[in-house]
Amino acid sequence: MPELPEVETLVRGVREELVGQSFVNVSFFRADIREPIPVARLKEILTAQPVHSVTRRGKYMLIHTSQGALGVHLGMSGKFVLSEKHEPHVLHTHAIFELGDGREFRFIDPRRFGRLFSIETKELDLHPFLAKLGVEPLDLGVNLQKHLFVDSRSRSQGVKVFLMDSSVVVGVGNIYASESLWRARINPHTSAKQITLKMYSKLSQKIIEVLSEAINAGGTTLRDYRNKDGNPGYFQTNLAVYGREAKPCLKCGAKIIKTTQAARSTYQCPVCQK
DNA sequence: ATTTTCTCCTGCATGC
DNA sequence: TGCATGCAGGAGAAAA
Repeated sequence: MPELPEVETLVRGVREELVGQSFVNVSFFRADIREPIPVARLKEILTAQPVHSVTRRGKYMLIHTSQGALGVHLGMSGKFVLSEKHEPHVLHTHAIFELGDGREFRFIDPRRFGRLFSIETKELDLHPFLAKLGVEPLDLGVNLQKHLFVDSRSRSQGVKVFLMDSSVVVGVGNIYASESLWRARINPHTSAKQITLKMYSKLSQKIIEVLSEAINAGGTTLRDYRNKDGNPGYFQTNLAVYGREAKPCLKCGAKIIKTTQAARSTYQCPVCQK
């Protein structure tokens, strides 16, 4: 399940390989994944002119040309891998973006929770998928603790659910929400509006820390992806609570408990996170 | 306005 | 071994 660090790693790799390159052909093997794919428009955008930049907004990757941009969301099981043209297609390959040198980018997504869509340059931040996104936690110009504090004043829901609201802050999914709350010693069930500015300050620091560590552990090139069938896997390392139900807390030894919030699993230490 | 539930989908773990 | 069952999950939409 790709979260912000995985997408950032992907973006860096794709940027390295693609900027200045042009696609000679773009093929789609189904008309829709999650929504209908704007096939004709994407072909116009992606062929006949080079990619000039590759950016990220939340968990969306944007590949820009002078005609517009391709938007990609990996969903749950999406992969964007670099292959040689002669390599056989793996199951669930939905799109292929061919470069002139025999290599091709392939979009593979078994569960089809992902997205491929087009964006017009003039409405980059107005696109429905991007317009309502919250702040970027790793943007140095963003005062994360202040945003969290202000946005939570009228929120009675648990702080973990609040953190996962992408209209508040992007990129904090189920895994890193649990991890950052454990590091900050905050109970995920505490009402978001009851968290003080001081606690949000600590939490923000931990969010940034855990996301940065994951990015640093992720390597910087696409080769990390294609060498093992597109599966990163690195981000599963060093998880202190997520997926560790009944195992000992790494700080105090108490058994990690698993609860449910908004139909999602939450992991926490019952002793450290009161 | 806020919050929860539903929805999409396949792979994998579990249990008999 | 094989089959049925249930769960996982990002985020928009719908419902509450």
